[in-house]
Amino acid sequence: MATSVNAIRTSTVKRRALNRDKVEAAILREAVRLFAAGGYEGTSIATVAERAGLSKQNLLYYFPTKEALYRRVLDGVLDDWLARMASLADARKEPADVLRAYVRAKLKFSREQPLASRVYALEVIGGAKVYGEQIRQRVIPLLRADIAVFERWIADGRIAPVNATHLLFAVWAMTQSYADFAAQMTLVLGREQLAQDDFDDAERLVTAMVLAAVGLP
Amino acid sequence: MATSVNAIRTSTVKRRALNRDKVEAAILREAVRLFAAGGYEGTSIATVAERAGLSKQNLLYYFPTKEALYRRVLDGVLDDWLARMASLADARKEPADVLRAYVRAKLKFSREQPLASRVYALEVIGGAKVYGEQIRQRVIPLLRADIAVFERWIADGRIAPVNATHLLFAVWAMTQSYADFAAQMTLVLGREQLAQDDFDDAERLVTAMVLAAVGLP
DNA sequence: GTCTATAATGGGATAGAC
DNA sequence: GTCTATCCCATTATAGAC
Repeated sequence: MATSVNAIRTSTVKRRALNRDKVEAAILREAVRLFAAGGYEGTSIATVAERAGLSKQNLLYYFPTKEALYRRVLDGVLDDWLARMASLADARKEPADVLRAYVRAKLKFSREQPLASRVYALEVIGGAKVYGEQIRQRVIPLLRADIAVFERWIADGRIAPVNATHLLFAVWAMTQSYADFAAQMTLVLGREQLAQDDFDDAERLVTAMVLAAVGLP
Repeated sequence: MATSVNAIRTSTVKRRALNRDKVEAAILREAVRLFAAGGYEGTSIATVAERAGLSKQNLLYYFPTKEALYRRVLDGVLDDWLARMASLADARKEPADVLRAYVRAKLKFSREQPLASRVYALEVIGGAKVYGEQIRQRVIPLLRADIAVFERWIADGRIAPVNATHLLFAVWAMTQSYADFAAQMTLVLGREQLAQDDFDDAERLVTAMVLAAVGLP
C-alpha cells in the first residue's frame, strides 16, 4: 500500500533528520569550545571531530569545509546575542530602566556564553577576515540603532549630553570583558573562575558608572 | 700588532652585533603585525621572514623557534606597556590627577600601539597558553598594586567606596577596547580608521565616567 | 651568517567502497 | 551516512655546504 510505504519513508527521513540535528549539535558544541581557545587557525577539524565522537571525514560530511563549520558557529553566537539584545533599547521607555536592563543583559550573556563571546572577540580582533560582512550586516545596524536611541534621549533632555557612540562602546567593552578577559580577571581575584558574586559586583559598578555618566540618579 | 688586530676584531664584532639588532628589529616589526592579525597559530614564520626580507631558514637563525619569536614579541609588548604604566598610581598623589593620567596613558597606548594590544588580547582570550606564566609574574602584581592604591584612597575617604577591583577592570576594558575592537568601532563610526578626535572623545567620556563613579567632580 | 636541500609532521579535503 | 585510503599542500625545523 502506498500509504504504508510513505509512512515508513517519512519516518525514516524524520529519524535521519533528527539524528543529523543531534550530530551537528554535538559538533557545534565542541567547535565553540575549541574556536574560543584557538581561534580559526588554531583549531583543527580533526580535534573537533575527535571530541564530538566521529571521524574527521565524517565531520566533513556534515560540514563540507572548516570555514563552513566556523561560520555556523559564529551564526549561532550572533543569533543568541541578537535575540537577547533585540528591542531592549527603545526611546519611549525610561532611560534608566533601559540602561540598567542593557547592562544586565550583556553581563548575563558574558556569564552564560563566555565561549561564544570569545569566538566573536577573536574574530573581530583578528580583523574579521571571515565574518566581516555578517558583522557589517547584522551587528552594526543594531549598534547604530542603540546609539540613535541614546541621542533621542539627549535631544529630548532626558539624559545629560554625552557622546552616545562612545557611551555604547564603553558599555560594550566593560560588559564583554567579563567573558573575554576572564582568564586575567580570575588571576587578579585569585579565583578558579568568576562566580555569580563577581558578576553582581560588576553589574552594580557598571550600572552606577553608566547612570552617573548620563546624569541619572 | 696586537692592538690593531684587537681593534679590527672589536669593530667587526660590533658591526655584526649592530646588524643583528637591525635584522631582529625588522623581524619583530613584521611579527607584531602578523601575530596581531592571526594570533600564534594563524601566523607562519615564512610570511614573517618574507615581509622582513630574509629567508625562513635565516629567520630561524635569529629566532630558533616560532615560539621564541612569539615570546620576544610579547616581551616587547609588556616592556612598553609596563614602562608606561609604572608608578602612575601612587596613593600619595591626588586621586583625580592619577585617574585622569591613568586613563590618558592607557588610551595613548591603544592609539600608539594597537598591534601590541591586540597580540596581548589574542593571547589572553585564547587562554594564555604560551605566555600565562609571564602574565602571572609581571602583570598581575601591577594590577593588584593599582587596586591597592584605590582601596587606600577609599579607606582614607578620599574617593567614594566602590569596588576597586572592578573599577580597574572597567578602566582596563574601556581603554583597551579602542585598540582591540577598533575594527568594529570604525564600522560603527563609518571611518577608515580611528582618528585623534575619536580618542579625545573617548578620553573625555571615560574620564568623566571614572571620576563620577568615585564621586569626584 | 646565509644558502640549498630535505626531513618530518599535521592539516584540509576528496574518492570510492560498503 | 560512515568508513578506509589517499592526495596534496603548508608548516616547522634541521643538516650541511659555502
